[in-house]
Amino acid sequence: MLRVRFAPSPTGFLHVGSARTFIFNWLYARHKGGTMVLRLDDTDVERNTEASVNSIFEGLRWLDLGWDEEYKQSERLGLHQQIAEAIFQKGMAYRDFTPAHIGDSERSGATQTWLFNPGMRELSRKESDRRAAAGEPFALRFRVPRGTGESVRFTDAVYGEQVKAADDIEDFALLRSDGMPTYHLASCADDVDLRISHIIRGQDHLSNTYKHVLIFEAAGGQAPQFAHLPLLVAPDGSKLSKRKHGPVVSVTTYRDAGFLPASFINFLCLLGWSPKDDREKMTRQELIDAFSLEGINRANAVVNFKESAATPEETFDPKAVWLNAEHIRGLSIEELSAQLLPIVCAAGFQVSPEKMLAIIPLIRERIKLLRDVLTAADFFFVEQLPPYDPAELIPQKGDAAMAAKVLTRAREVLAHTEFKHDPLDQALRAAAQELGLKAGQMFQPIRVAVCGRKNAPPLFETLEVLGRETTMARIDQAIARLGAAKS
RNA sequence: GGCGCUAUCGUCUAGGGGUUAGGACGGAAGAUUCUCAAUCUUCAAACCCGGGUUCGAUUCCCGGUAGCGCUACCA
Repeated sequence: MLRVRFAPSPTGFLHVGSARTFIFNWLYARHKGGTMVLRLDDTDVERNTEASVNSIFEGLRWLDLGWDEEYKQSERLGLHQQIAEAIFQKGMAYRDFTPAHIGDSERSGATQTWLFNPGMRELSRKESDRRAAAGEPFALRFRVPRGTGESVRFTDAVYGEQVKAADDIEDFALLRSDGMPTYHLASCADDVDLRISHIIRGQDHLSNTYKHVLIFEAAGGQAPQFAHLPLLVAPDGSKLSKRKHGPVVSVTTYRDAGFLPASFINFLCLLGWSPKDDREKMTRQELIDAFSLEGINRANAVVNFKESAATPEETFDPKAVWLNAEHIRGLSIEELSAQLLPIVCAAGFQVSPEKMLAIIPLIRERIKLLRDVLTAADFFFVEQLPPYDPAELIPQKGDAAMAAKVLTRAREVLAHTEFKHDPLDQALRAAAQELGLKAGQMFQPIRVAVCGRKNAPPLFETLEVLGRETTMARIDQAIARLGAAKS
């Protein structure tokens, strides 16, 4: 039975790199019909925060992929200690009474490799027991084989055969002096206990894996299969951090900016993984079907965001934005409405679901992020148009007089035209001809009068949704503005 | 410093001993159109460097360089 896990440590918000790790694990589980385990690796009491736990769940919930089992490491400390004890009893670990952190100062700036604290490895069992019984605090360290020429090896599904001389591995801690397990111990102990079959995680753990293999062997278990993922990095190649790069690295930022979970997932999948058949836009099911460890790349991938960009659209990786637009276009009117309505309401506008349904075909091709609905369809939502420059009303190669003439004529025509696409089209084109104007010269003033700007959805559809009353009122206002501007 | 991983257009990537090195985003130009989009067409744009192996390397090997990771009683 295939079992994978996503094991975040709640020391910060859920960032895009973690989200991708979660997604790859999930995809692999679903592809293989396995089990997805969510495990909070919260053994670092000092740095864990409730806010972080919430942020992680918030992000994962938005992704909407779900998981099958859920655990918390802090509730499994007994198991960790039990395994540590077993390793100690086998003589594969020893007590290190060196006070915490003093080794650090000795080592700081040191150009030498630290492997273990002097004197501790060789302490006799008797002496060790005596000092422990006396209440002297100690950390439990793994006794890495030394001078035996041994090497530790494992096969990584992405990086291939990995070998490292045991002599190059330091005696890492299993238990802290306060009795809490370290990440290495807790993680491996739980992986064994939860019968995790595949560990898919960031490449920053590739070097740690040798230690983990040692623990798995010492604990009498078989090491799972490993698959390390290339890291997601910032445009300058540095690793993503909130402090350095701001909110663009947080999953909730994508949600709040109007990304669809499906496109966000799609985007992340394309970073460090490829279906190898040139597909870009993929649905959740297509991703499940296509996903494989073989498709994972080895080089770090840049998330091409722009810090301090003017608009959200410019902030995010252009490909993420494009994919989002692509997914939006793939939604039905009803599906899109369900996404858009809450955003419009939250912005303080009142729109009936029926009207929303009518508006969506006009803006679906024009929005890239869900929130764009607020700028793309604003004039549908308000009673009163915000002020605009009357000069905008003036058509190409025209003047204020022409604008006034167009609007006045439009008013007359629209007064007795049915507000449907075809009749509007015919009536307005006929009017343009009468006035000796090009269609564009006729439509532009009307568009601005009705939308408040030049760039907007197609005119006839827009008028149809707006209705005669609103249209007439706005044309009247435009005429008034023109008059005011002239004098 | 030690150990390790990586290296194809600006970015994400495909490919692989002989290719016009493919696709996508973004950029540029054009078509279409009532504006803006969408769509379509076209263009510019890459194998880190040096050795070796080979008839032939971007591809395989070695070295260099650069980037990244690990080197904590963080994860």
